[in-house]
Amino acid sequence: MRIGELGQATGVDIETIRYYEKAGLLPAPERRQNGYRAYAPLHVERLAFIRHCRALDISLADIQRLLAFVAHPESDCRDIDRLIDAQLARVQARLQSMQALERQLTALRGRCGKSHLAGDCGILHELVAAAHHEACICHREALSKPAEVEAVIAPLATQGA
Amino acid sequence: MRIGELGQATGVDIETIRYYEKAGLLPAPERRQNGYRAYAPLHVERLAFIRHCRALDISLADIQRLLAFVAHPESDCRDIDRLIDAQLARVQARLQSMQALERQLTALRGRCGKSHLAGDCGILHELVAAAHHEACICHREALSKPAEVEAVIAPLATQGA
DNA sequence: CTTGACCCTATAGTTACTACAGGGTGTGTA
DNA sequence: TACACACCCTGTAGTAACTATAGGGTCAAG
Repeated sequence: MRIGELGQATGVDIETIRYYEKAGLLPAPERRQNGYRAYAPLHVERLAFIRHCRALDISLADIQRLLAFVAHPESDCRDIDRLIDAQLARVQARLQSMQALERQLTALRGRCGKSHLAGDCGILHELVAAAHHEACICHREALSKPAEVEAVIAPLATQGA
Repeated sequence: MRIGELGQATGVDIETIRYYEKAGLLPAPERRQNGYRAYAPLHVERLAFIRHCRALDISLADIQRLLAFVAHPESDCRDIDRLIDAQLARVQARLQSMQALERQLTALRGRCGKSHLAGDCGILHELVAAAHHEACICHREALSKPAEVEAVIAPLATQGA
């Protein structure tokens, strides 16, 4: 199977496939005489594994760790548990910050009045007010809970962490 | 005010401050004889505006657009509304995909048995099963709703879109 | 032979930071 | 005066997970 066919079969972009090979997640396949990659069924399965984990927002580094567990069935299952637990905790933390964010944006959106001039815009006033150290409506609740501001900003800033 | 002082005053990393200046979001300040930046109160306010928007997960490009509205009070408020609406929609879509993800990870986590060998690990079995085109428990519901699989993968893949 | 689809490697770009290299400036202390 | 330390500067590179592009090779059909 050539790379285009693998891409078709799995819905993964060929450049992403080559990226995964370079990253060491997908074993380098045999090559044909003309230099084209020749993928075997094991590659299809491996790629499906990787995409499944990506769908769970598991980082490539963690996927690599999971693959090591697959390769070593005698290794400790608790490490896998810990990995998934950590992932679950990250997702839950992110979920909470997204929920706070939705509330804040909804509140900000509610500031739009009837005027159609930016100079009179309630949204802009709110955003500018924040710059004057006034408690804005979208963050008013959060300002009384400094930890929540951090909960919003920190995950955003460390989105890849 | 020097850059370190601005960083202290706003909680923003000095490298991030320089980044914003280079990105055109923060006006370049005057310079002292020795080349050090000399920030004015307007910079403090502008930086606060930017960080407030970042806290709302608004992209730097959109922040630039909002700043253009601030600079042109005669412009149309509806464009601001549309920007915030689009942002709200993005956050809500992301929120839904995170919720699905949490459910899936919770289900996967529940597969861990009592054995402590990776070879017997329910989590690994699930992940590997997915590679065999079997309906895994973490995605089983989603497989009956193909749109939801896309809802999980597409936002993850376009995280910066 | 030409054309278009497919393939190759290498490099660069995306987004929003963050880190590092190499060097300059200012201040306090011995 | 010399040294140490904190702070500053520009430029470049790195992070994570892709995605795009440049330049060139291969293959099959017309």
